[in-house]
Amino acid sequence: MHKQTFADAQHWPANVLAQDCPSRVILQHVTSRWGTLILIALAEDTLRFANLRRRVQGISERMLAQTLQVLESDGLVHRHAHDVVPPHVDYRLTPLGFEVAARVIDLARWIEGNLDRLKQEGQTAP
Amino acid sequence: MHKQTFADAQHWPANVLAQDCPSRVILQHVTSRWGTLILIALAEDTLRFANLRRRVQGISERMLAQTLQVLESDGLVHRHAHDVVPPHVDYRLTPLGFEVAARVIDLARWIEGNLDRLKQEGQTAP
DNA sequence: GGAAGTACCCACATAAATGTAAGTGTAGCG
DNA sequence: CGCTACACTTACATTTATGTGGGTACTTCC
Repeated sequence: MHKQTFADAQHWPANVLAQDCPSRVILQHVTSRWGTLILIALAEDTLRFANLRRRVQGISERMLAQTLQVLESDGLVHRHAHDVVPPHVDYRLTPLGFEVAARVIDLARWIEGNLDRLKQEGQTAP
Repeated sequence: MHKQTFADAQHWPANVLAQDCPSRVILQHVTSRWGTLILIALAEDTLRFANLRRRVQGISERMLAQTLQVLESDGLVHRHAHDVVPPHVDYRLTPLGFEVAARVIDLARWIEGNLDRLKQEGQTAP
C-alpha cells in the first residue's frame, strides 16, 4: 500500500509544470534546438550520419552525434551499425520516436505555415 | 517576374530544416525551456506575473519576464497592464498563441503519458 | 512603523549549449 | 600515391542561457 503524499501529487499524474517532473527532461531533449530538427528529418527517412547532417542544415558533427545519443538513450531513435569498414550506420526512429515526431512535425508545420501571421519586427531578444 | 533560385527553394515553402529559415527562430522561442511551460500554463488560464511564476515551478523572475517578452513580440502572448498601483498585469494567449499552445500541450501530454515507455537509465547527457 | 506583495529591471556570475579544428582507421578511386 | 568519404571523438574556445541578489515605487495589512 502507498499513501499518497503532497509531493506525489506533483507527479501523479505527471505534470510538466511541476518542478522536478521527469517529463521535463524528455521534453527538453525533444524540444532542444537540434533534437526537434533531427526528429523531423528522421521521420521522413532512415538516414546515415552524413546524410542526416546534410538534411539538418547548420548542425555540426559534434551536436549531431551528441543529440543522437540523447535521443537514442530516450528510446526515440534506433542506431543500426553495420559491421563494415568504412563505417556504415543507419539512424531511424523507433515506434515511440514516430509518435513524438508526429507531434513535433505538427508544431513545426504550423509555424512554417503561419510565419506571416507572427510578428517579428521589434525582436531584440532571441 | 521572379525567377526562382536555388536559395529560394530553401525557403519557399518555409522549411525548418533549411539553414536560415525564419521559422527556426519561432520554433526556438516556442520550444525554449521556459517558453513551452509558459504556453502550457497560459493555455489554462489568464494569469498575472506572480501567479504565472507559481504555476511554472522553478522559473526565475528574470526568465519569466524575458520569455514573456519574446512570446509577446512573436504575437503569441498578450500583455494587459491595468493602470493601477501597485501594478496589475494580466497575461493571456492570443488566438495565435492558443493554436501553438494546443500543439505544445499535445506533445507534453504525450510525454507525460508515455514516461514509462521511455528509457532513462543510462542517461548521462542532459 | 514595519513587513509583505506587485511587476518588474539591472549588473554580475555561473552553467550549459554550441562551434571549431584536429585526429582516427580503413577503403575505394584516379 | 594522394585524396576523399565515413562516423565519430576529444580538447579547447566561445556564445548563449540562466540564476542571484538587489533595487524601485507604491499600497495594504497588522
